[in-house]
Amino acid sequence: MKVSELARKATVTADTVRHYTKIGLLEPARNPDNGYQIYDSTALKYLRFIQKARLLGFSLHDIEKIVHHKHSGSSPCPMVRTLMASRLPKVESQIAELQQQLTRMQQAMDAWEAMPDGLPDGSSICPLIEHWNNWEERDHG
Amino acid sequence: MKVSELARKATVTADTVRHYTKIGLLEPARNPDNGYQIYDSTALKYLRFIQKARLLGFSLHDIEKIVHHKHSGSSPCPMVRTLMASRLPKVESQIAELQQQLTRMQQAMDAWEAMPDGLPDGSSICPLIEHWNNWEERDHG
DNA sequence: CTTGACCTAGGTGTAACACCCAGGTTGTAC
DNA sequence: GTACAACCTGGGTGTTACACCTAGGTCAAG
Repeated sequence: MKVSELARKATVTADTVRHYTKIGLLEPARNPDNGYQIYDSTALKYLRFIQKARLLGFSLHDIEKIVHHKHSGSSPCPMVRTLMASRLPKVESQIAELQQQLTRMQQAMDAWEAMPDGLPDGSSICPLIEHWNNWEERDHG
Repeated sequence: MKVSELARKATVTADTVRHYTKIGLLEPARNPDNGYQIYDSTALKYLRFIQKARLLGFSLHDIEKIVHHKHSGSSPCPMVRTLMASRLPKVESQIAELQQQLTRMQQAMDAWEAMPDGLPDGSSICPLIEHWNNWEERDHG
């Protein structure tokens, strides 16, 4: 298979395949006539593996390590469990951060409905933004 | 004030101040003797404005536009409302995505507890990851 | 006069691609 | 045989908001 064909089979873009190839996650053969990259069914299996791993939150860097581990002959599974365990709380805190931001945004928009558009008067940049945050202080006081 | 002093007053790093300066959000004067950047109280006000805006989800690029709008004399507020309104659903979908990922990760970890570490046998890369996703299919079936 | 703390400009690294460029290749229809 | 579309190549840039590093200049205190 050439790049685009492999990409189609995995429902990704050709650029994604090229990217994975660049960083060494895929290792296609070469057509000596024209220099084109040639992928086989193993490449497709790897590509699908990458997709699953990404859905589970692994980074491409993680995946490299996992694949490398395989090549070295030992089981990657313990590492995979460890990686997953260390990533889980990070995702949780990311969600928490975003939730807080969403709350701030919603509170701000609510408050802004009652506020007029202010013209910049030299001392102010944007009253909507500058007058925000008194509310949040209240939550703690 | 010099870079570090301004940074301390706003509880950010000196690198952050330099970054904002580089992209034009802060415009310090210069000490002609040594070329050092000199910030005044207006810079501190701007810096605090940037912090508030960032907490509300605005990107530095957004903030540039807002500040630029101010310099052009018209009220940035309508734009600010628009930007916020368009960002809100994006944050919501980001949260939704992360939530789904978290769920996948948790389900995977649960299922993995009952699974042994597999040795790579040539046909498999990592059984934990490869055997995943049957579960998710079930949700739709 | 030497620390130590600060400053400068400029470059690199981060994540995972998307997009663009210039130029070569392939297949097909005419 | 040629024109054209669709594909390929390597390599570069852009995205976000900084953090970190380098090499060298500045400045106050002891």
